[in-house]
Amino acid sequence: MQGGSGFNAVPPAFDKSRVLDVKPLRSLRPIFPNANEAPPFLCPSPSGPFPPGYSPFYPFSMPPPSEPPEVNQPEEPPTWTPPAAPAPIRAFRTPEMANGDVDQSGKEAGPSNSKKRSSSRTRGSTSSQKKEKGRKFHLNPAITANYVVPVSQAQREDGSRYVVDLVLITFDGLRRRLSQLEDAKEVPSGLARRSDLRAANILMTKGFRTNMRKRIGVVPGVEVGDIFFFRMELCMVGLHSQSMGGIDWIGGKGSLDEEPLAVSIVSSGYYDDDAEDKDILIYSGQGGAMTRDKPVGDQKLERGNLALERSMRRANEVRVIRGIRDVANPNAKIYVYDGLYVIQESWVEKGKSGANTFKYKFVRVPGQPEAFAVWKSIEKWKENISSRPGLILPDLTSGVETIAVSLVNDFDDEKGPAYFTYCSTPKYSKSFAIVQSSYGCGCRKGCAAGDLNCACIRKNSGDLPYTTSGVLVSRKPLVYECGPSCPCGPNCKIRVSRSGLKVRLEVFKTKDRGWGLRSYDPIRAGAFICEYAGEVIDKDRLKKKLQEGDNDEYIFDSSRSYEPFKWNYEPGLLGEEGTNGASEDPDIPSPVIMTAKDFGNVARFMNHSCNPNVFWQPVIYEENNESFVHIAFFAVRHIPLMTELTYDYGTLPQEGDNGFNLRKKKCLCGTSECRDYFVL
DNA sequence: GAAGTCTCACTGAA
DNA sequence: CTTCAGTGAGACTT
Repeated sequence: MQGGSGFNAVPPAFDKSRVLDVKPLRSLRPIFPNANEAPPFLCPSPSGPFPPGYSPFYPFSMPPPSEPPEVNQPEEPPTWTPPAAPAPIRAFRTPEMANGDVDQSGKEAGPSNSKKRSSSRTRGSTSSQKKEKGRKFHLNPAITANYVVPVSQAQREDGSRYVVDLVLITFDGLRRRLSQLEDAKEVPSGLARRSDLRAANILMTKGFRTNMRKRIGVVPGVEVGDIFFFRMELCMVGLHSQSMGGIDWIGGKGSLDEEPLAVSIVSSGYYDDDAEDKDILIYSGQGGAMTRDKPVGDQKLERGNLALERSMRRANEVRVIRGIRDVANPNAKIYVYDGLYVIQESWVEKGKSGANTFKYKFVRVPGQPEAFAVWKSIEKWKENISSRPGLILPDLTSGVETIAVSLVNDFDDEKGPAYFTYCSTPKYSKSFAIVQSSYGCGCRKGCAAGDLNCACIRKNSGDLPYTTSGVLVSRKPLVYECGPSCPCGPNCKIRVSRSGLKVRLEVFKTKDRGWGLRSYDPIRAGAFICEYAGEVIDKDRLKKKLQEGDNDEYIFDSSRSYEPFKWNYEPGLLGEEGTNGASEDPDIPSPVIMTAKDFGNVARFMNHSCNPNVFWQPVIYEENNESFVHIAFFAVRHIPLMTELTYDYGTLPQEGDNGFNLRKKKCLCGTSECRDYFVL
């Protein structure tokens, strides 16, 4: 969940005041999606440059996928070895990696020559076993002892963008897996379905967390505008370490001269917090609320309230996290980190129930990128799209999609991208059916997780690939969805990518990369975004096009090389043996090549990035007795609204492959792992 | 150790 | 069918 373009060292894409400050680079011709000929130094990249301390997320070295494994080779032992450490690509300053065993004091259990996983095996695990007391969740210590947490002691104390990303992605991967297991178990429902608590518990007891040192002000690696879907996520990255409490503070223990000072608050709108002005927050103190054992009472100047009072006197900066109701999932909340505030005044007020309540007026420290304010603007645009500045078209799909996609240019005069015909699904010109006679499931009432009688679930190796909330659990070589011949209804959980757009998207003019795609809605990790639609062509046709000098910049080609990356949960964290069925890398019977130059959907506007926030996943389902592979896009991490969506265009295996050099373009993604060029 | 907490997912009534 | 209040187990902190 990085801000993508929302890195704060630099104006995020949505910071319009800053955008307007930029002198128009009129020399750039409207080439899209990328202007490759701009001199590199002229590159005020839209999303970069990034803070020097930022290191990229994909930490794990994996063999390049140039040799895809045989399609059916079940007897092959797991080929993927869990990462021993955040390996070569990025060297941490502290070479020694934390061991999985963390003793009670949170210190490393010993000197770490235990870089190799196997070497930690002999270590006694008594201390960690002692700790397991009272834990509902049973880890297999024999196996988990082998797992080396890729977070060093130093990183545990003080984070960075890299570690924050790593922690959050690991957390959510684990949480999705736990959620998947819960779904399948048919728990009597009601209680205990707290995959968030369990995932956080597993990671935190292992020391897989960061920024444990509490601090006032900026938390390294967390940026204004970042979003979270669980309170535990805030704890794990050190933004706010109370799992429920709204006020977090330091000091105030024992000695009188050490005053408690607030470090952060979470505003959930539970009390009557006033949010009239975007930069002002009226926050209620804690306590006095009615509980099971206690009636409503006056709030007291103690604990968090005292810390807020002292912070006001000292005028120290307090981080503010705003809880916002998730429109997509009304019983959940999204937490937006809105940056630093100072407390300007406080007073006591009679609350609804007549009890005294403390009130604090928080004022936002100027000069920070907009975060919550953007949410407010977008609410208005969504109500009335014509109020969106720079709007060219309210719906460029002309109603083809069930949700409108707006076309906006608030950057220059260009009136829109080159002409194309919008279509929401791929066009197969001749038979590209992959699997002969396919068969669906027989579930009449929708496919239920854990039902191994469901043929579609069996095809997905026994797991329902999506959680109840519809997010993809793990990347897989191929995901099988239900098709038209399955009797399960449209609400079946295995029909995610077929059901069309879920978020409100905008095609917008970027500063130097032509047109791009972003969302008015926040997107959570693993959520489906869109599929790639275009004309499906074969390799020969592509070759011919390129030889004829066709300047087609809208090619999707699954046979390119893609940077491998780790996204799935780590089985070792669950005490599972092996790799839970292996590769994350796409593996499809024959390559899928599409051109979206003349026919296509929103996906054709997604730009390339070497550190993308979106990945593609092949999905197969049957239509008219034939099965077709579709290319579905999912979010790598939580993506704040108005952050540009990007994926990795991949590279061709060999220099000199036909058309390669022609189509090699200077990359402007601006991320620190930029490969300097990409292939159109 | 105990108490405190602006949780989260679910339930059932309106 | 949505919205709302009510419920309980829960995990982190001081």
